[in-house]
This record gives sequence, structure tokens and C-alpha cells, in this order.
Amino acid sequence: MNQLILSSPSSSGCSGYSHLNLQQTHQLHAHFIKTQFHNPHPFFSQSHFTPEANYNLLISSYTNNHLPQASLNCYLHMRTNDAAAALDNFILPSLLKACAQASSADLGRELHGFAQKNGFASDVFVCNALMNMYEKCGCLVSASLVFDKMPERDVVSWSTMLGCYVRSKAFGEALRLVREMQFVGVKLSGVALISLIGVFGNLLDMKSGRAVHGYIMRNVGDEKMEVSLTTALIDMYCKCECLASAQRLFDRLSKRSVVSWTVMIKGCIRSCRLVEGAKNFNRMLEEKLFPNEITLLSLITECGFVKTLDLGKWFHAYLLRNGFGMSLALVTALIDMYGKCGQVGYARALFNGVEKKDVKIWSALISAYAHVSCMDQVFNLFLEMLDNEVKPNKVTMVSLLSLCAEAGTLDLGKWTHAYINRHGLEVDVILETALINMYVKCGDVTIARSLFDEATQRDIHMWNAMMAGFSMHGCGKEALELFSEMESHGVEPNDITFISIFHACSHSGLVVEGKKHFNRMVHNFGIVPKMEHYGCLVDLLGRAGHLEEAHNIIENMPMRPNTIIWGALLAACKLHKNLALGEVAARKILELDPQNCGYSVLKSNIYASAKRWNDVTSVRETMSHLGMKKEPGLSWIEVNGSVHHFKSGDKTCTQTTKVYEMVAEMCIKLREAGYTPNTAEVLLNIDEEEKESALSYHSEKLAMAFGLISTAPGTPIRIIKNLRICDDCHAAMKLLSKIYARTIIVRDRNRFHHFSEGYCSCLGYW
DNA sequence: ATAGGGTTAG
Repeated sequence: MNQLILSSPSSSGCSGYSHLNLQQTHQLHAHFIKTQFHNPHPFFSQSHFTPEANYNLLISSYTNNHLPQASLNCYLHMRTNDAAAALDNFILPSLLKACAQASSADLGRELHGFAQKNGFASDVFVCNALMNMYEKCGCLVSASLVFDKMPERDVVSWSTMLGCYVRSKAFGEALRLVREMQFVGVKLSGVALISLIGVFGNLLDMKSGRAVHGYIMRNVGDEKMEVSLTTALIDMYCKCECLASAQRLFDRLSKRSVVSWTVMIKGCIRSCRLVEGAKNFNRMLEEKLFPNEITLLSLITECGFVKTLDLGKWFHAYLLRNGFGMSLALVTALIDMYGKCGQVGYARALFNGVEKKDVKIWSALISAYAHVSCMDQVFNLFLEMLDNEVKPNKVTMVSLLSLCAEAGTLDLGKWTHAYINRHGLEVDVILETALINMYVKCGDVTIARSLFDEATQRDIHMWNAMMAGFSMHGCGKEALELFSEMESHGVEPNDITFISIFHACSHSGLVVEGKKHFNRMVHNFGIVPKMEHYGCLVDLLGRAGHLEEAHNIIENMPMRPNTIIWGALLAACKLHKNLALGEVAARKILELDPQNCGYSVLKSNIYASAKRWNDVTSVRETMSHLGMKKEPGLSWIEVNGSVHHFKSGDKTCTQTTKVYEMVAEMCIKLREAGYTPNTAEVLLNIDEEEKESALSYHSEKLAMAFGLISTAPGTPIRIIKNLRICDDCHAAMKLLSKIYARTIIVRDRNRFHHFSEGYCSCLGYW
């Protein structure tokens, strides 16, 4: 044992001293406490012993046994006993590793200062450990500063820095570093290659990922790295939704680790191959490999991602049955999974069972409530969290913002934005995108655009959010301009980008542009059109009246069209009053989904517009026979930070009398302006709002009346509706905007309508 | 090598 004590630093740079196993460590500690660190333990030879050696051995042992706090306590003990001066470049990495494990940025910085004062700041091992420490504590900038100042670097320094960038999701920086490595002639180590594969997996860039795969096949013969490199490749293929390639690699892998299995099963779940995932899990157990905590964390998280409650519950049961301690991370993952599956009850129960709660667990519960749109609970929980002196982080704020976006509550969204600024929370790409998305969905594209322009970093998601914003607001031209701007920035569009582009074209009548971009998507960008893209194309052509061409697309698309595709055609037939084709579409929809009530209604509307009243009645009778229910129409408006909901004919509002008086006034003024309710139109649109309430009491009109009585003259009125706005309300809103000199911004299920001076921004495309 | 958050036709 003696010769172990002062062995030379290992190449990892983090375990300069040898270490003991957990049991020995505890023994050693007990001995030191008894002797105040001044007598040697039997592990030491007398001649080598110093009190500092006791500390050092203890520190490296605790760190390597993943007890960072114990390790750091030893350091604090050293400091109070004036023994810290004995720290050298061999033990510093071990302490820094403990700081990383415990996320103690303050102690880490202190040790950095110590290293600088004592001439260890240019030691390669110390620097490598510093980089890791800073990154794990969330200070990527400090990590790269350390790297930049290093007088000399070894292979580990380069791959450490690369790993830091990848873990912090700074993929652009990571790629820049790889280019620099190639430029200065540093060969990519196995570890560096793993990080590089991670970059492409996260960027969903399979082309480059495949290239790295090829490079490895040709250049890497290191057998020690086989399993980890292949595992990284499997993960990359899974993330890029190429399960077949992943499975092939996995099957050929000579030795599989728990991580290989984890990654493979995770990939199955992500691609919704649940049975295969479960089978693989059992195969893993049969091969006597057992899941660790991270395995379960990953799999449970993945269940949330694809919203598979059953499998999620199964893993929950598995960990209970197999004696996994309920760590904070596991509970958080479970809360997150239940939240994404819409099971707030389970999420809440798990949350209540936790004694000491951190930001992550609070954020997970908040996002669970956000998923089911519980505005009050979300903001109350947020305040409760602050009362408990837990500080929110960027992830918490993203949840709040996406709820504000969904609910369209601009005031609350602005409050959240202000909170971020007031508390100096770091705004990264994701948070910035969440802000842009919030402003877009709350109806303020101008602020969204300025945030977008000022953003220091833009990824594809942010570009997409901004383009989707323009398309929702009917700004087709702006969306297309942004697309070419993105191209000139060299950012590759993805499938989602094109959905926004087609949507934008469709809502601005840009048929030629839309078709052109469909071709570019396929031929220039190599994106295989999905069902969604064909849906957009049908909508684009149909809206513009090219019904036959749209029908042709459906007949010739490579997959079986779903109800949504036929629904787009049916809606176009209704718009252009093509009864024959409409019937074809309606029949297809009912074949595919006999329970689908929306389309039954649409079908009856087509009959109504052709004045075939007997057919209308028969469709209605079939519907009530099958017990089909429509989604009730709902509108809401935010005034002074609180949200007021209205159903059609609603009388539950506290100011009901005033609201209905206002509606009466609106009706009189509308009639004076020459407006008559269009009863034919009513029939055409009963799909969207219950028929029993008269037109005047449609939910958006009630919300409008409420807005008029509770906001200052001249301020814009913002209304959100869960269904499509009906023709009648649309016509009324145009006039109302003029009568009351208000800008009215209505977000319906499809898009925004900006009413002003008697006009609507949608120009009939909706 | 596996571990929270953002973008998606009708």
C-alpha cells in the first residue's frame, strides 16, 4: 500500500493521488478524526508520512468515491488549520473535480485564485480540471478563458474544452474548436470524437454524423474506444431518427455496456417503437446488465417526450420494485414525465413527498401545470417558490413564457420578461426563442422582431419561431424575406422551417412562391416531405381555388392521406363551393374516422350552402345519434394581468349585466353602420360556435364587449379564441374597429387577425 | 457515451 501513496499523477489529470475504496476511506477518516490528522494511518509508511498526506489521501479518496462534499469539507478543514498551503498541482485537480461534482462555483473560484498565487495556474492538469469545474458550474466563459490562457496544452486539454462546449450545448463553438484542432494539427482523440458525434446528434445533422462515422471506420483502430464510440454513434443515429442504422450498429457491437443499452432503448422510445423498447429492456436484464439511475432517468424522460404514460408508469414501478432510492433527480424526471402526460395529480403527489426542493423540481411541477394550461396554479406556484427562497432559473422562465404564449396573455408575458431583466437572469438562445414565441403568440410581432434582430446568437429554432410568427400574422412576404436572410447566414432550414413557409404562403395567397419552395425543399435541401408538408400544399392550392390540382396532390402523394389532408381539401371546397369534390373529401374523412365530428359538420355545411336541407338534417341526425359533441367555442381576454373567459351566451361573468348592455350597444351601432347578420353564413359556420346562442352572443363578441368596458379608450383589444372565428364575427369586428376607433387583435385557432379602421390584416385568407 | 427548457399544416 505504501508505494501507492505518492504515485505520479495519472494522465486523467484529476487523480494525482491514489485513492482508497469507500470502506477504507471511512476507516481512514475515523482514524484522522481521532488523531486530529497528526498520526499516520497504517496505510502509510512512517517515513512518508506528513499530516498533509493524510488530507490529500482523504480528499482524493472522497472525490473518487463521488462524495464531493466530504472532499470539500476536508479542504475547509485544512484551510481553518492553516494547512492549505500544502495543496499542490497533484491534489488541486482532485478538489476541483469535487467542486464540479458539487457545483460549488465559489470554492472553485477560490481554488483558482490559490493556484494563480502559488504558480500552478499554467499547470496542464490544473487547467484541465479548472475547465471541467467551470463548465460543470455553468461558467462556460471562464472555462474557455482558462483554455485560451494555457501556455501549453495536451490532447486532454483540447478534448476537455470540446467536451465543455458540447455539454453546454455551444455547438457552434465546438465546431470552431474542431477546425482549430485540425488547423494546428492536433489529432482528434477518441474522447474528442465522442464529443464531436454529440454535436451532430444534437444538431440532428446526420450527414456530418455519418462522415465522422466513416472517418472512425477508416482511422480508429483503438479497441478500448470501440464500445464508447459506437454507443455515441448509436445515440447520434437515434437522435436523427434513423433507428435502422442505430440498430445495425447495436447488433454488431461485440460488448454492450449499460450505456449502449440505455441509448438504444431511448432511441426506440423516441421513435415510438414502445414494444421494441420494452423488449430491449428485458433483453438487457437477461444479459445480466442492470439499469443504473441515469438509465432510468433517460428512459423516464423519453416517455414524457413521446407522452407514453403506460411505459412511464412501468419504469416508475420498476425503480420502486428494485430498490432505487428516490433521488431528487429521479423524482424530478417522474414529475416531468407525468406532467407531459397530462397527469398533474401524480406530479403533485410526488412533489409533495419531497422534503428539500430545488429549482429543478419546482420548475418541473410548474411546467406540469403549464402543460394543462393552469394559469393560476402556475403563477401561484412561482410565487410560492420565491417565498421558499428558491431562485428561478432560465428553465423556469421558459415554462412561464410558453404558457403565456399559449394563453396569449401579453401582460403576464411582459411581466415575466421584466422579471428576467430585473433579476439579471442569463438569456440564452432557448430563453430568447421563448420570449420571441411569447410576443408572437400574444400578438406583438414588432417586439418579437426587435428581440430577434438584437439576439446575439440565433439557431434554427429561433429562425423558425420568427418565421412562424410572421406566418401566423399573415406577413407572408416578411416570412419569405426572413427565409432568404437565413439562407444568406448559412443556416440550414429543416422540415419545420418549410411548414412555416408554406403556411405563410398559404395565408398570403402566394401560390407560386409556395410551390417554388416545395421544390427547393425537396431538390435543394434534400428534405423528404412529410404528411404535414403535403397538408400545407393542399391547403395552399385549395385556398387559392386550385381544387383539382390539390386533389391531384392527394391522389399522388407517397403515403396514405389522413383526415387532416382531406379536411384541408374539404375546407377549400367549402370556400369555393365545390359540392362534388367536397363530397368526395367528406366521404374519405368519414371512412377514415367515423367519429370525427368536425368534418361531419363541415359536410353538413356544404349541403347547407347548396340549400340541400334534407341532407343537412340527415347529417345532423346521424351525428346526434352517434353522440358526437362539438368542442365548445371559448374566447378570452386579459385585463390587468387576469384572464377572463367567455363561452357563447355566457352569463357567469361578474360584470354580466354591463357586458350584455355593451353588446346591445354594439348591435345598435353595428346596424347603424349598415351591418346585417347573415343567417346563411350562420349555417355555414355552426361548426365553430354553438348554434343555440344568437350571433350577438358569440364568445368573441362577449370578450369584445368586456374589453370595451374595462380598458381605456384607444388602447388595443386583444382576444384569443380556441376555434376559428366565424364569418359573421369577422365582419362585425371589422366594423367595430372603426366604430370604436380601436385596434382589435384576434388570435383564432389558425392565425391572427388585426382589425383596424374597418379592415382586417388577413384579407380574406383564413 | 446516457440526465430539465424553445420552433410544427388543418
